[in-house]
Amino acid sequence: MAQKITKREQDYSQWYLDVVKEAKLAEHSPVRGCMVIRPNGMGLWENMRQGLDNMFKETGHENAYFPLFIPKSFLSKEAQHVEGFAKECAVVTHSRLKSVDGGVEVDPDSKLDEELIVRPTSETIIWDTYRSWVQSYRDLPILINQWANVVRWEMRTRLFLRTMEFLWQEGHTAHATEEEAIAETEQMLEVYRSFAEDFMAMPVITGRKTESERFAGAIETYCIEALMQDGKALQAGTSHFLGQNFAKAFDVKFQDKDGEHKLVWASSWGVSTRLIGGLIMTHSDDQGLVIPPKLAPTQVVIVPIYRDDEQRTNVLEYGDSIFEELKKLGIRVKLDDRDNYKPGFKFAEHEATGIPLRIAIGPRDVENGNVELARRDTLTKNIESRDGIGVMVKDLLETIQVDLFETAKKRRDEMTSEVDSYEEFKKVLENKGGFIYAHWDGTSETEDRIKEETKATIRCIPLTQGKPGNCMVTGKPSEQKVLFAKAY
RNA sequence: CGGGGAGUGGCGCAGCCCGGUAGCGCAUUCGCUUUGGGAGCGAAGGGUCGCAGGUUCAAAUCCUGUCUCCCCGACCA
Repeated sequence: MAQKITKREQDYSQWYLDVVKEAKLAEHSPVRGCMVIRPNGMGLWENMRQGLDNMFKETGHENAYFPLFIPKSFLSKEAQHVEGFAKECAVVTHSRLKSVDGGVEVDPDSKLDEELIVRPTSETIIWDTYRSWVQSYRDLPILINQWANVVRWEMRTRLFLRTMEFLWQEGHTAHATEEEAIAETEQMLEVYRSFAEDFMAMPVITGRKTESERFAGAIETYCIEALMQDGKALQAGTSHFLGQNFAKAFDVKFQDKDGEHKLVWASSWGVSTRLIGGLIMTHSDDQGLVIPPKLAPTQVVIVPIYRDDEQRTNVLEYGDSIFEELKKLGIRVKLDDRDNYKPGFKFAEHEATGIPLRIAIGPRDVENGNVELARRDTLTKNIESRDGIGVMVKDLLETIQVDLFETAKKRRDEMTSEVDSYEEFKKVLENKGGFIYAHWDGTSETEDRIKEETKATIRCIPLTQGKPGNCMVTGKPSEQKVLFAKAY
């Protein structure tokens, strides 16, 4: 069989690109650093979006939409925020073009009085709006989410993991009290953890970011960190407690029960199409993409096999009855009745695109009342009885969902180490990679030194408290071990 | 933005050193045979060689500039 995908051990980056390409998820666009998301990729994102959106609704959030453009002056109102994003903004300076011998050029007369920034994130434009929405404690909380695209002018891009324009959701909430805003921040982190693990079957570590990794303008940044198959970490989602920073910057105050005017407390949280990259690097193999059943646009594909028209008629009739049965059970099923491809080609293609289950049916099966059931995750095949196939498939999809998580978790755990000395830390990092738990004295100096010397960063300070000890570098006291890794 | 590699039919590549007017595999179209792991044979269509200059009788090939992509750094979801 022709191997179209580079082996993972051989060249992980190339393997990743091959999987994206063979699964028809996305491709580079003519615009530098941007990508075209193909129907397969969009279908996957839409399912992720739906899963997340339901969870947001269940926790009392509503969707809204704010402008793509942010006046430059808005961005500069919160000092840390502007510092964090200033270096990577797309700026609109003019409003029209004019024709010049055959071509067009920017019309200098159309220069804007105030430049517009293409949103890199929407805190500023949203908090400027919130000012007019909030007068009384009765107007709070505001629990808003928006699905949008944002632009960050990145130097180096990678499909899904880091593109200049990406799709995401950003939640922006406003609260009367600090406790409530913190509770919201933590709740949304839990939503992300649950989505990553229960839908994406991607195990994550939840924790807090160190000061240097914190979101620009946040008091505290919480995150979920996943480990990819090559031993590098991926920040998969963040939830920020913003304190009163944006309320201060945009003068968002409310009159409380006690009659006092107070600043509003804030949170913001987001996940992006980067999750698709995480999904790929968590489950996929040398045959291509592997998608957990809950997110798969197509969960089951039926491939008919036949030699002549008579067999074709019989097999397709048989396939149709299975198709209808699965469809009635709410399973996303496709019957691949394309006549111009042979079964072997279809098998390979459906594996590359990550369809969790394949049902192959030929004349033999029609005669014996069987089907061949093949699992994408394990690449195993079994002959099963046609009777009761619906229930069996439904159960099997659930099994695959669980198995994918368990397999990924086992791999993650095997690639997770705990060390007590800096020497050991360096050795593990070099030979094995993966997550490494180690004591750290809590200073940015030590963090920077470790990063400079080893390229590993503190992914998070895990929420599950560990035992106190001494920093592996300086020997100073440490409250708990923190999570290190090289990161994407 | 620094270091390295690469841009040639839709995709993957050869040709470049040593200039002479473009080729291979896959894909596409048509025909026949095929169909339980990426089909076979025959025929056909498709490229101003990333772009812009320059050298030359002649440029995919040499020179200059420029854009883009990939890998490694710095930055980041």
